[in-house]
Amino acid sequence: MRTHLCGELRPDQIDQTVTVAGWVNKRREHSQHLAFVDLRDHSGIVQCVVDNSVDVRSEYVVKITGTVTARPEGTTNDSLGTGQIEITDVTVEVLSAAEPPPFPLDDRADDVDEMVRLRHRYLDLRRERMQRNLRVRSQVNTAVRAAMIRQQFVEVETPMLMPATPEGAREFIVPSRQRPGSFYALPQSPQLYKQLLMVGGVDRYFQIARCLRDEDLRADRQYEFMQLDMEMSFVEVDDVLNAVEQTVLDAAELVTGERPDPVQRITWHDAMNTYGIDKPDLRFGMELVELTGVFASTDFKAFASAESIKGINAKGAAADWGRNKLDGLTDTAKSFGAKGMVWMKVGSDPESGDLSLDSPVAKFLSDVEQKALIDRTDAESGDLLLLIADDWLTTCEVLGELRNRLGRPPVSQGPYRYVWVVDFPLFVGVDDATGLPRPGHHPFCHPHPEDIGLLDDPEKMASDPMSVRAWAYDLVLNGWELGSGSIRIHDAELQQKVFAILGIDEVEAEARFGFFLNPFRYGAPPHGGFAYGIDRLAAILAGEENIREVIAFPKPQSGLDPMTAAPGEIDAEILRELGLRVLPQTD
RNA sequence: GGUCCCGUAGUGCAGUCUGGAGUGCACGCCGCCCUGUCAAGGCGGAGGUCGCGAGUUCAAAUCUCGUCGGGACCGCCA
Repeated sequence: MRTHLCGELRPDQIDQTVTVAGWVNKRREHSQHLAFVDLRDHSGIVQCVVDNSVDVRSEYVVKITGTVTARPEGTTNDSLGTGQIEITDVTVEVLSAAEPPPFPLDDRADDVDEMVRLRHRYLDLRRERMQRNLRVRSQVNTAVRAAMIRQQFVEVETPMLMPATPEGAREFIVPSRQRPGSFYALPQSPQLYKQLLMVGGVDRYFQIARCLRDEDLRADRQYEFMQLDMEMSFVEVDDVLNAVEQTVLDAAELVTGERPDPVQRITWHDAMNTYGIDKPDLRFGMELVELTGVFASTDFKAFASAESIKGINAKGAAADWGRNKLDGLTDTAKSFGAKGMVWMKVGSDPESGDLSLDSPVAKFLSDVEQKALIDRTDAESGDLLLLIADDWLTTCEVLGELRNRLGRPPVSQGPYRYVWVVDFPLFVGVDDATGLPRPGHHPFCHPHPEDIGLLDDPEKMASDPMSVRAWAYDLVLNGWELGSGSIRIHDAELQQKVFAILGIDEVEAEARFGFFLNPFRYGAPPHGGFAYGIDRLAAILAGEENIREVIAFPKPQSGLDPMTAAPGEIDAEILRELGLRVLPQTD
């Protein structure tokens, strides 16, 4: 039907007769017998010189045959790839007429209400930005799949209909027609199946898998999303990290043309201690500064009894933060669990150049303490210091939040800084209700061998369960968690020990996890794996702040599809066949 | 479940704080003119339940309450 794409025509094709097809991006009328039609397809735009008697308007679908001609002197357009040429002596065939689109299909649509775009997503997709994003996403999939295949991974599809499991994320439920009253669940991840594939001797499995979670939506979360899901047998942590690393570096290289640096590694403890968060954004500094020792014998009551005192230095930020904004920041700190926040603006004496601290609490701090504080934080005139005193974890977490708020660039703004966060704690604190440790990841995570001895120390487990590290790791990119994984427990005795600590006895373990763990009795290889979000990776590589921008048909925060109106009611007959009855709404 | 922000022609906005006739702007759309434009230009025109519902008031886009829709975040996402 066509000989060329619109955007690929160049002076090389001058004098050739070509046929292009696409949408009318713009018509500029000049007289009865002259008009310019910008014809657009996914590759770009080319100008066609037409007789104005032909009735083509915005978004008409047309086929144009004509001669590629050099543009007359002074009429070239450098902002267009095809700007040196135009198509003349054309015949125009209207393939489809079109109503005017409800919003402009160019950059101006970036400012249009997202609901309007989603309601007419098929029009939004015609835009250059969306065309580019879908192609970035396709490149990510391509690079990831190629990297896995290259490393001898086997692509296996796992079921979408699986048993409901009460653990973890809320699941989407599918009623069974053949067994009314029984239900499938859609997979929140292929976790169960991929470990059984290891028992099944597949050795190296991967899948670009659709996962579904019925949890509230966010900028980085949709009901359904794609993950690179992988699992390997006879491996240790490094093997998994290295295999995954190839996929994300390849993806970034294919999209951007540049291979990022090898992925850095940091332990969970160091990440918390230095950045105050388990998904640190390494693109900027403002690291947490240890100050507990500085105030070891302070008279300032808020600091005197604190287990941990740390601070951050927002360089040159003092002038940007007035009293009101600092009060707001203090409220933010409190909302993340701090008892309070100390701020100090660094000033200097115009005569001597000596630094001074302007703060409501400065008068409670000795000269020695103030000097040490300035010294430790590398403070200069104009800096803003924020200090938190609390238990270690709270101090870190609050400062990590403040650090991100004060210093973090947009997630999409380069460079790409991947980081592995390793040695996550096996347990995340103690459940208030039961007094038992709570699993950090899932209860099948392999404890760090150096810490397995701690599991037999009831006193340690009661007082400090977080000291047990796991062979669990996260992959982080520019402050976004891409995914996580672990080495799994394959040894029944160790599994039982972990269950015991979590307060799960044999009967309960059998009831909750039996279908999953019993196959391990037939010989499970040591194995581990990983999964990360393709949508998130594609969004960051496409320069987007929101995964909806790299998904063809995403849902807004409500989960209601503005284009198809899903979810909707269904026929009473279908409900009857499924043995379902809809109850009246209750409040 | 919670906190904060937003809702005015097809689209993007101003007007809302301080109530006074839908008072406007830009783009788009429709018609006419125009032979070198490229987010063309000129002239003319159409287009509005100010999200919806109550309340206060002589009078509500504007104030109050409720509700619906959207967004960011917290909870949640083992």
